Amino acid sequence: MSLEMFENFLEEHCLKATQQRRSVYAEILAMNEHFDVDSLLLRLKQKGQSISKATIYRTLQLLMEFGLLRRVQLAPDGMDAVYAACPEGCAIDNLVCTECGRTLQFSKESVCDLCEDIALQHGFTLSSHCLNIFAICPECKNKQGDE
Amino acid sequence: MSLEMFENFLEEHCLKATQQRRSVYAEILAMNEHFDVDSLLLRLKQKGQSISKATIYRTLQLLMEFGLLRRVQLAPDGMDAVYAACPEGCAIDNLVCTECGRTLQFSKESVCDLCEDIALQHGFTLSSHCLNIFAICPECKNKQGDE
DNA sequence: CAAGCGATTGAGAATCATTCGCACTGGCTG
DNA sequence: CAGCCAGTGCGAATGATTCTCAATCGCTTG
Repeated sequence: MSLEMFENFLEEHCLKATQQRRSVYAEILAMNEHFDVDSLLLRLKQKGQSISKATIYRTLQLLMEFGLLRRVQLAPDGMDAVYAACPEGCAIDNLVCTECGRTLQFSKESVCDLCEDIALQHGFTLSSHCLNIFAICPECKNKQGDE
Repeated sequence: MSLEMFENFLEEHCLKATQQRRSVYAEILAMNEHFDVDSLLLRLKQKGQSISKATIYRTLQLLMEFGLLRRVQLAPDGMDAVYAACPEGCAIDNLVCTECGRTLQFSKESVCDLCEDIALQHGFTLSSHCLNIFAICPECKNKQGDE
């Protein structure tokens, strides 16, 4: 999932490795966290990159087609548009605090295995999955006790 | 998760059990499937109910606050706004075909247990989860073979 | 049962993220 | 280094969702 890999993808699909595409993906790798479009744009601007919002959207679209990026739902109402780079196998698991929004990304073999099983049971061929666990983090739990 | 239960929720929160709120929730229960706002509006109109889109949004918001409804992500890019009623414990698991979009809702004890474990491991207190498995259904798999 | 009050609704305007259209630019090929 | 076409930037268009506010409803009280 390196920048180099992304450039290979581009070449394979007869797409140009432009400055903008490179810097978007490099920044996503550098952040190593989920992010939204505005914060990505801000970070790129701050680094002096010349890029427009439309191009960011177009690049994110590309990344999603390649399976290098996924949109994640970080609240039960799913109203926030947040993206995350896909680790190997494109599985993203999040543990989200429903109080403060703090999010832990994790990856667990057993989740993948379980999904594989379920897909098989229904005759489906697994491609990926996305698990969000909504819970209350220890800090917020404590605060609740105080009130 | 009956209509009655919804009315209790309303009362507890000092909210009025209006015709509109009742018919929205009744329709959601009747559909027993994931849905989008427009199709819900259409169905209500066809039944001769008088309701506006704004009120539907407001009611969906309420239902989500009560945990009776959840927004689900039925594609990796998460661009479609689709809602689903929450079964017990508010766990929604979907098996989505990435080719044709066909979706199976299921519920599995083992998924809940696994989430519980993961939350505990990080010191979190589980409230709910949402699992989407993206896979290819048997029909689409066959079609691919034909080409 | 009528009046009164605050909650709720409907209609359309406003907002916000995302996409589109189009003229301009830049990467690559020969 | 010339030229083509994909890619970009801008601003306008779109589409979903939320807001505003006057009109209405549901419920409570007299």
